Formats: sequence, structure tokens, C-alpha cells
Amino acid sequence: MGIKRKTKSLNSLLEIFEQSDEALSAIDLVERLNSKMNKTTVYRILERLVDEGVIHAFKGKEGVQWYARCKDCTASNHTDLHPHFQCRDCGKTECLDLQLSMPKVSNHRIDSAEMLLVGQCEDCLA
Amino acid sequence: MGIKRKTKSLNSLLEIFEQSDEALSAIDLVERLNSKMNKTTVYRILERLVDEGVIHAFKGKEGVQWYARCKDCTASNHTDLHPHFQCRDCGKTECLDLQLSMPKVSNHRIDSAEMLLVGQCEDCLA
DNA sequence: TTATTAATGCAACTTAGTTGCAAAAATAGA
DNA sequence: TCTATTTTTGCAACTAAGTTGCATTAATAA
Ligand SMILES: [Mn+2]
Ligand SMILES: [Mn+2]
Ligand SMILES: [Zn+2]
Ligand SMILES: [Zn+2]
Repeated sequence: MGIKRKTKSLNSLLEIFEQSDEALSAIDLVERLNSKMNKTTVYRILERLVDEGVIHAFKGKEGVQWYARCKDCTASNHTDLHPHFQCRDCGKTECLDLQLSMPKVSNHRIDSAEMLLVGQCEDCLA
Repeated sequence: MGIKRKTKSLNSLLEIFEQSDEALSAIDLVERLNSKMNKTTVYRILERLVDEGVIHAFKGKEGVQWYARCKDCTASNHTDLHPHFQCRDCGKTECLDLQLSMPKVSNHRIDSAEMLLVGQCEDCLA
């Protein structure tokens, strides 16, 4: 597959990410777009957007895929390295504006680090 | 279900954990014990051992369950807070002997933190 | 021994995600 | 334009991890 085309489906997903500050789960996206496109298409476009550095992927507390917009990433340079927070009550999931430092481990080469915090969000604390 | 009984199945799992310094995936355990007990039993015993503070659970890079022996935890006090490492080449997964500090996030209550490092282990570096 | 409780096996189910392939849509070339 | 080629999409079937309900077995207590 050579040249990539900017299709309607792709734009639908882009729009959703542009309009949301929170992270979105693949499950949720499949559900929300269910009338517009097939779930296979959703997964394929998500993968493509990750490759292009538009969004980044991580695993939520149940082990399923979550996605959020990248700030300053490109296809060749995924620089986002921050922890994520997921609310145990409402499920809201956010990118945290903290720099995550990669611990050094002797005799190991570390490629990537992922940190997930679980707790209660602002709304659910009350 | 009231009083818990120490059965053969339970002891089989305990033995495996005592003999291994690495973390073990549920998948692997189900496979290894496949002739001795049903996978449902494996999952149930793993859950029980977590409740009792004998082992702790975390998600590997593919989002599946991993387990490792606890050092100083009890049923009421899971104190283990350390990152985990998973080798992208051979899959070997280890508890890291580092204290993980929970970042404070304003207006959020953090209950737990999980950190997963992915890279190459000692053996796969060469 | 008999009653009670806990552990196990098994089959069926659930759910997130993947795959293969055919159809549709977009683009390029003549 | 008409046609060939490439890319995207839909669909159905599949995979794999984990769960559930329920009947059976094993252990313990009365
Ligand atoms: Mn993020
Ligand atoms: Mn550990
Ligand atoms: Zn919440
Ligand atoms: Zn390795």
C-alpha cells in the first residue's frame, strides 16, 4: 500500500479527536461510529493515525486500547512520554501533563515506558 | 464461600511461583498446567493468591495478565509498588527492584500506579 | 455415616481485536 | 472520457483471553 488517501472515514475520526480533550477507547469509537463505518475500518484508521503521529495509543486498566491526540509528534518522532490517568468510577481517561522519566535498568535496554494511574477524577471525588 | 482450603491445585501454583524469579502470564500458566487442572481453576486460584497477598497482578504489553510473587505483602496490605519490565524479543517479564513514586495530580485521587517498561533484556541485547 | 461446604471440570459464552477476500471508491493514464 | 490500477471499506468468519452457570467431586464437620 503506497500513497494514503484522506477519506471521509479518516476525517470523521480526526474530527472526533480534535473535539475531545480526553482519551478515547477503541471500543467507544467503534460504538460511536457504528452507523458510519465498520469496526474494522475504525481499527485500521486508528492504526494509521498512530503511524502518522497524530494520535498515540496506550492500554487502559482493563487492558484495552485507548487513544489520545498527540501534541508534538510526527510520523518519525513520537516524543510524547507522559503518564495516563483513568478514573475507576466513571472511566474518564486523560493524558497527564507530566514528563515521565525512563528509569535506567542495568543490562537492559529500555525502548518505551508506559505509566497508568488509577483513581478518582475531579467529578467523582465529591 | 467461607474458609479456604489448601488444595493440590493451589499448591501446584504456589510451587511454580516459588521456583520462578520471573513473572508468569496467565496464558503460560494455563498452558503449563493444562494436564493437571482446568483453565478456570487456574484463573480462580490466581485470583485467590492475589487476594491473599501472595502474588500481585499486572498487565503486560499486550494487555494480558501477568503475575509475580509478592515480597512483603499480606491480604490487607499490598505494598509492592514497583515497575515491571517486559522484553520485546523473548517476552521475559520481571519485577524491577525500584521504588515507584506516585505522582500527585491536582484534583485527583490516585489509588494505584502501574508502570511497564518495554525493551530488550540482558540475553537479547547481545 | 451423613450433611454441609468448598473446589473443580466442563461447556458454553463474551468480548476485543484480527484476517481474508470481495466490492466499492478514488486516482491515474491513455 | 473510458479503462486500468491502487487504495479503502464492509462483511463474515475467526481468534484468543477470560468469564459464567451449573453439575460433580472432594474435603470437612456434625
Ligand atoms: Mn497521552
Ligand atoms: Mn512485580
Ligand atoms: Zn470519574
Ligand atoms: Zn529477552
